[in-house]
Amino acid sequence: MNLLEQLQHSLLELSKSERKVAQVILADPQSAIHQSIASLAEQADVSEPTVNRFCRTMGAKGYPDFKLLLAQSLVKGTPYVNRHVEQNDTLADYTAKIFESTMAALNVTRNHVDNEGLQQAIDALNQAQKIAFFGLGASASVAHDAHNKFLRFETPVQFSDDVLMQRMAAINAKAGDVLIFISHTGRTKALCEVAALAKASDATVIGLTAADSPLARESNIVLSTQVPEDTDVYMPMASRIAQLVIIDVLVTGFTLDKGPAFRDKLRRIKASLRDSRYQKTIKDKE
Amino acid sequence: MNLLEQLQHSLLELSKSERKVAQVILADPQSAIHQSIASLAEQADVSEPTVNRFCRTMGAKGYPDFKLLLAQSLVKGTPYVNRHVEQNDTLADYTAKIFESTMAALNVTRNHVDNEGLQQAIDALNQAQKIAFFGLGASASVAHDAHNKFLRFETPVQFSDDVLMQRMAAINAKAGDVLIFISHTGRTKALCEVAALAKASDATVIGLTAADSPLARESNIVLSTQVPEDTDVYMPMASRIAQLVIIDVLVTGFTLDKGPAFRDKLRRIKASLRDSRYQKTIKDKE
DNA sequence: GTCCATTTTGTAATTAAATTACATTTTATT
DNA sequence: AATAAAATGTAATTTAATTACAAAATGGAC
Repeated sequence: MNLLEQLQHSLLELSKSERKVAQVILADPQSAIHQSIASLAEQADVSEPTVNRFCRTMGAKGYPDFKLLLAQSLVKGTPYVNRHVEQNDTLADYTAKIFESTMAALNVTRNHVDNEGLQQAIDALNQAQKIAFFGLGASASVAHDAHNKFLRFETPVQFSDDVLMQRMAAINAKAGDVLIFISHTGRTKALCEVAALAKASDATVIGLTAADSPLARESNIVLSTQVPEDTDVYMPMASRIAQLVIIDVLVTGFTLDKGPAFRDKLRRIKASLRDSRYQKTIKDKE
Repeated sequence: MNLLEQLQHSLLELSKSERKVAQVILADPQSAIHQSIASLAEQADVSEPTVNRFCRTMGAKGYPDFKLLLAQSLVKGTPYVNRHVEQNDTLADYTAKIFESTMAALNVTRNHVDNEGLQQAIDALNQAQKIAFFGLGASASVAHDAHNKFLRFETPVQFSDDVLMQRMAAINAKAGDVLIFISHTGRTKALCEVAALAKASDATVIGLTAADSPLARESNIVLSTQVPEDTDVYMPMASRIAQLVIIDVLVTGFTLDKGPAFRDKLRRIKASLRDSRYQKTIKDKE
């Protein structure tokens, strides 16, 4: 847990003087890390050893050590650990928790990405005759997003959130086609069955899913997202965000491999959309 | 710049003894922050004042201050600057850049969320007779995702990425209905027109879009994502991730306002999906 | 090479900071 | 109200960091 949260949390359990110290630190943590034990003691109106004892209570070896811990927890934008929303949270509370959990999930995923798998996936996509993205339920929108992204390229791309359509596509797939199956758990029976059909058709099956899951076992290439499962009913799935970012990586790799000439083409596509938009006016800038 | 990078970078410019200090720190920064100036001096085989001078060279006020800076730069996963992908990036390079840019976008959004607007939106959703999510192009998948999320509740919910369908729905909307329009730029003509129709029908129009955009002006409530526009062709839009997280916040607020009884209902919905999945076996755990 | 100026480094003294040991006060309990 | 336990503070001690200054080392200029 973050030291500041820990401080906040243990306010009630501390003795009167130690609480004073905690409050002074919480009021302005940034300045606390540049103060000496003497000045902090004075500010909190307690003695120096009290501050020292307080530091030990909080799990530090002493005052300097405590300052180090505090400094680390103050690094701006540190994605905190996964935090659960609770019934009595205010709007500001759960907003912060959701954003931070999502950032934490991305951070974890980044630290665990399988570069080799990604490279294989990008290579496969680049050589693909046809690309398809399949997902069901919550993962359908991820597949949908992926489909949108790949529409900008020449390779035919398909998306479906309908099991029957997916089955047909899987059966008709050929070697050289790449089918990407998206599932958080990797345990959705219907999707696993489609993946098995696709594999039998000699297409390349990429699973954007949990490692060691049934779907992963049907896949030629597995891209796993490593996000801790959400047992929390309130907390929306951060894993799909991680999946979306993985797809961003795939698109980017795909584009880069096409070389600089391709870049101009993308520019033209972007430009062609201009007419469908209202242009920015000076008034808007205000 | 990160202090460690700065250290690495200034290795050549340092004097012989100071370089020794830098090398010792770089070799094991984690342990350096727990050492005294004396032990560090001994390890680097230099005198204590040399270490002190080194700290000042690196921009710190003294040794303890340097340790604080070092500790902060060692915090794992300090991302958060928008970084652009370049043609010659390796897979690892652009993967890191994409993840970090996305986290940066979330961080910015978190720091700028309009709590009041969110609260209004949640209140409106809770009192809604009907909820609809509309988006076009890349924003369609965001609307799709939102639709999936809200399907778990009793309030009728609709999604469309088709302009004609959207128009019909907008014209038929009534006071008490909430229509959420999603657009990164807020300048897509077709969507703005639909929003105008919806507004004319007395429905509550929520714009999940850029502030001060045409769409924002058609909206009763604006939830803006504040993500710097991506001028980069390679970089996929981080803004839609921010939008997704905003939707997570809306869902969470919506759920919390329903109270604890509702929570159990969600549990039952979750449980009802179990049969569609392969259950975890001991073998999987390995 | 050698002289001098400059920079770098180290030694020892000084100052500042943190910690410890112990005394005093406060608090809770009977 | 008496006593034990806990909390806090005072003063002494120890440890750490810094400063002042002296000694090497380095680099030109001749």
